[in-house]
Amino acid sequence: MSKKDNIIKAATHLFATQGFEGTTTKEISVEADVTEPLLYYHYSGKDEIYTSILASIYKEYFSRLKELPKKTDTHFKKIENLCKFHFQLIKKMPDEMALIISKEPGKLDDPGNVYSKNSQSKNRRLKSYLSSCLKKGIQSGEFAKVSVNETASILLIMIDGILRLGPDWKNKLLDSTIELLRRSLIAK
Amino acid sequence: MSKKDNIIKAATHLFATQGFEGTTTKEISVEADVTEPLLYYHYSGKDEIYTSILASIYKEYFSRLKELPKKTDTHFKKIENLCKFHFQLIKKMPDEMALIISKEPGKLDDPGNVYSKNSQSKNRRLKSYLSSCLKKGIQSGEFAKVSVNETASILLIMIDGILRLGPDWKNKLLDSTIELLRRSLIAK
Amino acid sequence: MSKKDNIIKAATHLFATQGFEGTTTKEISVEADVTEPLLYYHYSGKDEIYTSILASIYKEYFSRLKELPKKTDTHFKKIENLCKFHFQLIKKMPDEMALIISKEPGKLDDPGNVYSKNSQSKNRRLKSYLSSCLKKGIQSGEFAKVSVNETASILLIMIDGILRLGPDWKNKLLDSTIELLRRSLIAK
Amino acid sequence: MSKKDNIIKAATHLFATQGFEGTTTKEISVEADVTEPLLYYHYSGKDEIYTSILASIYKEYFSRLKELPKKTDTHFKKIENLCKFHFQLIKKMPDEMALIISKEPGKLDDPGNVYSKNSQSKNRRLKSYLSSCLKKGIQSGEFAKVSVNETASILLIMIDGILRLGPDWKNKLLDSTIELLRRSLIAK
DNA sequence: GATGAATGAGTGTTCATTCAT
DNA sequence: TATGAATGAACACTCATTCAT
Repeated sequence: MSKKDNIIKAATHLFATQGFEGTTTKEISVEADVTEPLLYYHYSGKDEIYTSILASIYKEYFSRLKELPKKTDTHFKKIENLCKFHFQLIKKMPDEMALIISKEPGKLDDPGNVYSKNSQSKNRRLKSYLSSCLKKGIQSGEFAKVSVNETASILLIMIDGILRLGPDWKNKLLDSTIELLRRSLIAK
Repeated sequence: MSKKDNIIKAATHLFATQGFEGTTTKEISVEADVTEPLLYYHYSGKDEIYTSILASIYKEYFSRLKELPKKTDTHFKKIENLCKFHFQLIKKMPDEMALIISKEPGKLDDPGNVYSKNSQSKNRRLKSYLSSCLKKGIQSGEFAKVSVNETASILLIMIDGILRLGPDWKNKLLDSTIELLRRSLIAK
Repeated sequence: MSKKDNIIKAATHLFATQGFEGTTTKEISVEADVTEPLLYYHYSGKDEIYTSILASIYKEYFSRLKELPKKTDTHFKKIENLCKFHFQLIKKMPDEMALIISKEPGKLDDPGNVYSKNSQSKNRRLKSYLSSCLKKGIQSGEFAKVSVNETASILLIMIDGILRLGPDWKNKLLDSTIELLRRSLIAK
Repeated sequence: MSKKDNIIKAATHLFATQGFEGTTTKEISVEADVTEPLLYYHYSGKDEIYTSILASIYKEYFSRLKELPKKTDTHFKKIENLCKFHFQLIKKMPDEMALIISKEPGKLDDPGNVYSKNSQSKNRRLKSYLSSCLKKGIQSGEFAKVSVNETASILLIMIDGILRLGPDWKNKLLDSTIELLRRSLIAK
């Protein structure tokens, strides 16, 4: 693994566990087993390390999101897939997901608005994914007649909650979550 | 308003918006319109300002939580009340609620474990509140036969999500949330 | 002497002998016998220390310049006075005068243009002082008919040269300089 | 142009405009369009770049100085030639002359004393050139009976002043300067 | 209760320089 | 010749905190 990769791995872990302001460049360099100036050889500063990590995490996230199967038996299956998808992500890449759900650092210098653009884009895509499922499912009679916009927002909250799941629950709540959603959406 | 109150108000706001590490004692003193040494007259340091704020927020939170009506027509009504309660809280005290849902600062010196004790206590109380409702509702036939423990955890996630609601949704999602929960819990 | 005065004295000396970029804040603090952060308590940074020193030197310089006698027997006497004045200055305040004749530091952050405004003002005032003397002296027949503007510029160069005099010559060249000027200006 | 020449040209310009301490090796390499390590292939370090530039500038300067015509109609003509010479130099090689009149960098590592040896040599030569002219001119009755040593020093100051001339005056002051000197030196 | 002055320990960053190729 | 990667030492500056009053 290259030293640059070391830096990213170390920084991702520290930012995820201690936050942006709570992490020092010294800590990153020690955890990455490099000297501090090397951080500045590869990046313009701490802010750019953070934003570049965030950008690549979102790139990966969006790319995986796109690969979710588009054809499914039912519309509910698509929503189920989205939940499963996030349950998998938080098991595979907990640090990365911690950064995705983290608040924007109050003092981050982010001239390209990497944080807010990606964060908004994520919410927009998930919302449109969910809204589309709900609308079609309601039209086809598969779902009860719920208010599409509001329900999509509530489901978005649940997706967010899944990414916040502590280690105790990561492996256990998937089935129950799907069941709860099924009961609340499927037309009786 | 006393200067000590000014300090608390300023610190609460800054900690909520910028985080613990992202907020300096200088910023607190400026926003509170006092000098920095005064912070140290009233508190032993930045860590104690934070923990003392957190303690008083949780005290207030628990006290209000206790006042939720214990006798209701239905068991679902109790769950509905808990949702309403949190919708109200986040409108009335957004800074305080932001601190309640915030991650523990990585470098907080918290010998009395104010953060983790209160945070765990909150989750335990909410979980037992929800579990109790669910169990009784299932026994009485009001609720479908769901797994109590898991369902309580999912509802906990939703409560958490309510406290994270941005200003756009704070006022709008209450009814839809109740409806979604009703459909998913009430026995058909 | 207050610590703030110590800082100014030390910084003036170091900037004069080593230049702005060649002087570190550590050196200033050591020479002033204070800790480094105290520099930042009294000033916003190294740049402000420099510009504030420069501003106060120019203030002193202009104030002394104004006190030069306005009524003299001859117009040459006024030019003589200006030379004497600068010979005295460089003996009394060598560090301060070294800063006045120093080039603008290439990387000085000087949003108020303290350097260039004062430097230009100094040149303008000296030039107008000299031009006025020359013009009147020529009109009265005291001076030979020289080109006023160019001659004033050359005299300005000589004033500048006086301020650059090394310790060997500081005390010796006054009379010879006056004599040279007398021969070159007084009408035969 | 070779890369080594590029380095010298870039460094000369940057040292002249920003000073030694105010110029970084990175800036030199960027302006010279080479990589930083190449500086260290050709030179032992930043200090040697500076001293080697200075040495070659003085070599050029002394070589041109030697070529000044030794036989002239009058002794004043020789002094006039020296002035013209410096007026030409500052137009042709402003960066190089800026380095010649610059103060010795406070933190320059200069074991061969390139700076002080050349600087002193320059002053000694000019002084002896001027003293010799004055002495002979006085003996021949061409010049008034001025004190040779002091007057030579004053003329040295003026030569120095010529090299400090800003762009506004570079082209204009030659004639007036000669005239002023003529009036002050030529016996009446 | 309140503050102006002061500081030890760090913070992010840059510097001139070197190494491996 | 030439460079991408790397570093020890220093840099300007900030931090939470304390002291004297």
